[in-house]
Amino acid sequence: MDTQNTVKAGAGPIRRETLHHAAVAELRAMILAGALRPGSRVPEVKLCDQLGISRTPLREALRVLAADGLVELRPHRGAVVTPIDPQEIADVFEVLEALEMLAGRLACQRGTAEEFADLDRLHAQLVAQFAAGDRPGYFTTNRRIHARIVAMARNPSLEATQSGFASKILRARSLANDDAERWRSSLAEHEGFMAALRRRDAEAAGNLLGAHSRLTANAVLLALNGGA
Amino acid sequence: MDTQNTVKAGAGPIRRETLHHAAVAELRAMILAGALRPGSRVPEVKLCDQLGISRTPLREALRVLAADGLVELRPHRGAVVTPIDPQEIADVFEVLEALEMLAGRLACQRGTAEEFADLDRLHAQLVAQFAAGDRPGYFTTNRRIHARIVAMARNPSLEATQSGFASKILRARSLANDDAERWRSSLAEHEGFMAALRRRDAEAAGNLLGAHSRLTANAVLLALNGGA
DNA sequence: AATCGTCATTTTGTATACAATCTGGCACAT
DNA sequence: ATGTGCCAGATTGTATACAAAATGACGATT
Repeated sequence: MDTQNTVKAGAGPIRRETLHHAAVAELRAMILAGALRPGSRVPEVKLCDQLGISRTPLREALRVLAADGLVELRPHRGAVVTPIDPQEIADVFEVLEALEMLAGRLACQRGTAEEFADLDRLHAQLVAQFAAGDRPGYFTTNRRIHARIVAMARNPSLEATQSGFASKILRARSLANDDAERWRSSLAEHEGFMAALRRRDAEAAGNLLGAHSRLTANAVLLALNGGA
Repeated sequence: MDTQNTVKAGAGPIRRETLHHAAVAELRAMILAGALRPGSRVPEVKLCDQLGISRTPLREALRVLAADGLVELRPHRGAVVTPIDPQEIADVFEVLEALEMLAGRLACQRGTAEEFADLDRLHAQLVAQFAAGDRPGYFTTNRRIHARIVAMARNPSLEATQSGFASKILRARSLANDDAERWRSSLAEHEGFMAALRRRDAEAAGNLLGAHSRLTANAVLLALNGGA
């Protein structure tokens, strides 16, 4: 489930990327952005000249995405973008809740002062975006905050897993937008776990992050089931 | 991180397996069994005629395993079986602890009576194997018990994630054998969470399973660092 | 009229051929 | 003697060609 493809720029950014690697990134972005809609077929040749590559690297990319669960491969019947199954989203949220709890606890114990300061800066930005009614900005910052907290846990396995799950959920959220009430609650929850993080209260931070995840799940699933 | 490749036999076992699919299973088994040792290179052509397939399906299989983290692909430099990094194992255990806690809680809430009975049967087998001093049998049954508990949680995402993590740990355990003392403790911990499971005590079962995971981690990491 | 069987088309699965890159050793200069 | 530059061999990355399977339509049969 390795999702992190960015290498820490040591000295020279030699840009040694293979085609299938780039294809994975491209296709993942297309799927997450909704350019390839859930349930839609993924014809190989069409995508090949669209991406300007041959079938071999594209197919290798599809296998990787299939391992990630973003596409499904039916033998001899082609690949389809994995449909969004509300039950699966619920399952993912259930696991994510546990992961966020863990991340919150560990972040308190292992985060550096600079990271906490950075987090505060991001949170301030989040508050500003809420005040400005900037929904897309809010969501982006929101994602970055959670990613940052997970990074502070100093656990690459946790980070990779959380990232993969967040991706799956992102697809669902793109079609199920929260209402204003949920938005307000979300910000309040952020205020809550930020307070716990600031005082390095590992237990509280973990619990609040878990609760935030669960409440988000409720809202998303409600929109998903209600909207359909 | 989909690890489950077995389809529930509906009516006809049509055995529609593609080569790369079979190659993934084969290679994964070889890696977990230690036939391909950690850190060793994975020459494509050699494995090709060893498995009797061409390079294309083998390469596709390697990408999938790379996504799972079992092999690492260096561009133009070939693939290597991911070396066992004690820090990574520690990280994986850290996440696994949270997953096992979740699984234990959910299993209590969602497992059927037959499943609990089955679990009891497996546990009895485990006790017998301990008494008989059958280490390999004990480990196999141990794995099956944990897999069964996770299955009882009725959460495919959790199941797949736990399975992937368990695989990584399995590789480490194959070279770091527990001592007799740890073996005894392990059985005692099993008795503990089994008791909690029998009375459907979700909180206790989760906590005990988590603790079991943490104690196992300590032992494995000790053997890993001490043995090296 | 409806259903089943058959076939052409299309798409996928696999194999092989070609191009690009890396590895290791050797000659040469310092 | 040591380090540098270059070259041959080997290995991987990509593209294309061929084989196998599924889809959909058409016609035959009941």
